[in-house]
Amino acid sequence: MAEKVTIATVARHAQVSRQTVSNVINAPQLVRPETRQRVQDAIVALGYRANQAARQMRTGRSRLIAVRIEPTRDGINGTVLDRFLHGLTETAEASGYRVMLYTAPDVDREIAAYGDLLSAYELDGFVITGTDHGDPRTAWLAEREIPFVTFGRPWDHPHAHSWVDVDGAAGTAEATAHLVTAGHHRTGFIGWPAGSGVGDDRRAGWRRALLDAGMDPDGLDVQTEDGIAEGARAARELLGRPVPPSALVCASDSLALGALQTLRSAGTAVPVIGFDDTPVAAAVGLSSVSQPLGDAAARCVDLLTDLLDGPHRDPRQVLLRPALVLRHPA
Amino acid sequence: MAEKVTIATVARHAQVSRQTVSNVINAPQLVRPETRQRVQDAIVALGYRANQAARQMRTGRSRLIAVRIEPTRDGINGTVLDRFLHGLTETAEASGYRVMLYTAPDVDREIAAYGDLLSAYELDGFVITGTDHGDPRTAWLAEREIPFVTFGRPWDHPHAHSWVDVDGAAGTAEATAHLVTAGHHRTGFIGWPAGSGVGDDRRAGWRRALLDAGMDPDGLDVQTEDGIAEGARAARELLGRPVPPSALVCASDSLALGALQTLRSAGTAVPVIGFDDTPVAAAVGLSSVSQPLGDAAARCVDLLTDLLDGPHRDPRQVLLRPALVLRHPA
DNA sequence: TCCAGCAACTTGAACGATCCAATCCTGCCT
DNA sequence: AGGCAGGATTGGATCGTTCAAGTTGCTGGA
Repeated sequence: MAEKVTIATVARHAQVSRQTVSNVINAPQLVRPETRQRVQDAIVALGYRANQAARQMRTGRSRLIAVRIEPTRDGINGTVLDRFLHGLTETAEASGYRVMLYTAPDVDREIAAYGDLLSAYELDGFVITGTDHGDPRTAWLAEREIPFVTFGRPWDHPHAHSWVDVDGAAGTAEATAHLVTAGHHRTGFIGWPAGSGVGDDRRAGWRRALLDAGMDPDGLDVQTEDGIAEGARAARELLGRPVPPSALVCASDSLALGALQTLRSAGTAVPVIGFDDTPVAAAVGLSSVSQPLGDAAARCVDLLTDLLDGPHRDPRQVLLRPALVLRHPA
Repeated sequence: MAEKVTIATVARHAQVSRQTVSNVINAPQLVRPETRQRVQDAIVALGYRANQAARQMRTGRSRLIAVRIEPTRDGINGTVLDRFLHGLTETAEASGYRVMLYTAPDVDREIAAYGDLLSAYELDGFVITGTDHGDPRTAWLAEREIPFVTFGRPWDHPHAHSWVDVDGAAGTAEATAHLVTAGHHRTGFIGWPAGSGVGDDRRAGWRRALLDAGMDPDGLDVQTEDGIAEGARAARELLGRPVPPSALVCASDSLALGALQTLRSAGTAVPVIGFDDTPVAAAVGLSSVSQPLGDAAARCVDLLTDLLDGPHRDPRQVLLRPALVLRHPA
């Protein structure tokens, strides 16, 4: 069993004091290059790694960021979190941070969890997913000046804090434009009920694309809750209208999948494009709008480390473009 | 901003010494009930929470367990990890532990990561997923006497360490028995090439179920790599045989999905049962064998905390039964 | 009466890093 | 040669907790 290697061990080995070793690590410019090299050699030779607990106790910083792992709701959209988490962990590691998970059944308990995490582990920051209008969590964190970045825009105050988001409107607009270019002058939309930032945004993209192409979006969309059954029902409704759409863009893969079922059983050749590019879409050959989750996660870490390392940086925002993934149904 | 509440603050408030507060937390039986109550009241009143970094520095234990988050390979099976992680985090929290994530592109780098994690954060233990024959990771950990639990059996040495697994053979056997009972005397199997513990196990379950029902499994199975296209190809091959199967059990949902495509385009009414009950299966109405991932995660934490808290407990093993989820294809 | 033995609690030291202030060099100017 | 500025290096204190070694007060047996 290897002996514990502390900063004192390194100091002895390199014939310098503890402080010099500490300086080599935290403020290398203070140390003469020759000495610095000797210390660094010792660090490598001994396999020294700073004890985070001790460092944290002195500095009050843990180099730990927290992310909530949600109970997989739908299942279909669950993989979104999965890919996001992986990207987050990878980028965080590169910046010398680690990702810690926590769960919370609801918003109140989540805020309670912040207290636990902060006082027990002195977490440096949070990455918050799935924000909505007037989110109490961001208010709580902002009030206490705890660094955080959200994945998802604060729709009511766009510049309130740092966030990363994917331009959903651009995604649905691209999907719509693709269908319009392919000759579908009546491209419909199945989306969520008005009121959710994300849902409204995705509908707006479809609308804008149609208007840009000189077409009238009226009567070509349906609002429904998310889900396969709901998507199927919405598609039936659209097809039953006096002037049915000849192509469909959906706010989610779940809705798109439901729509596909309806269309298949009706024997109608109406192309459908979903949103999120979930494995299900890939499996059944559904075209979909793919969110660059790895990038999004990386930018989240970037913004957060900016807040943590930089001296009082202003909040920054990043809006990423999704990509349209075209497939041919099997 | 609330002042930092340390053990000294509590001690002053409850008119006792630091050590007594520490005892109330870690060894309550040493403190007179009356005093204990007074201290506990003070803890609640002040909202005191032990600083893990300081505790860790003294005890050498961090109450942190690490789990690797893998790059989503297939995508289809990715959600398995997602649900597992959530269960892990939830159960760990209940036992006073936290989950930390790490990534590693390959086994060598993963082992290097252990060193980093252990020396920098003094992690208490690891949960390892996706073990295979003669896994170097478990050997590395065992050699250094670092507590760990695997999700997945060490096929070569069943009692080498603590593990939790799902009885894949029981799952495929149940699926097979279900089809046989429904009158399908020729139930085929699409599985992976021999050599992988998991794959062999799942095939063995199918075989056993057929033999138990007095049927001959010979000529009713195919071996192929995992994937939708591979599943489709395997199904074509089986259907082309002199005595084709009238029902199919598959080693994964990917294979099952491919088989379904073949069957659908061939217009044959052959029921298919997959494995893992992924969201894709749910979406397309594919029957599948569902792994109790929440349970599995909980048992992993249980076994790990046993190793950590208990005094030199022997390794334990847990084998969970999966459940057959029946669906009707849309 | 005296002290062993115990329960209940207190005090001092230590974990390993960083911060602070003091000291040591070195070269350079007078 | 002496002094001095400046940066490089050093020792001591500190973060919040737990461990180890006391101290106190009380009971009970010889």
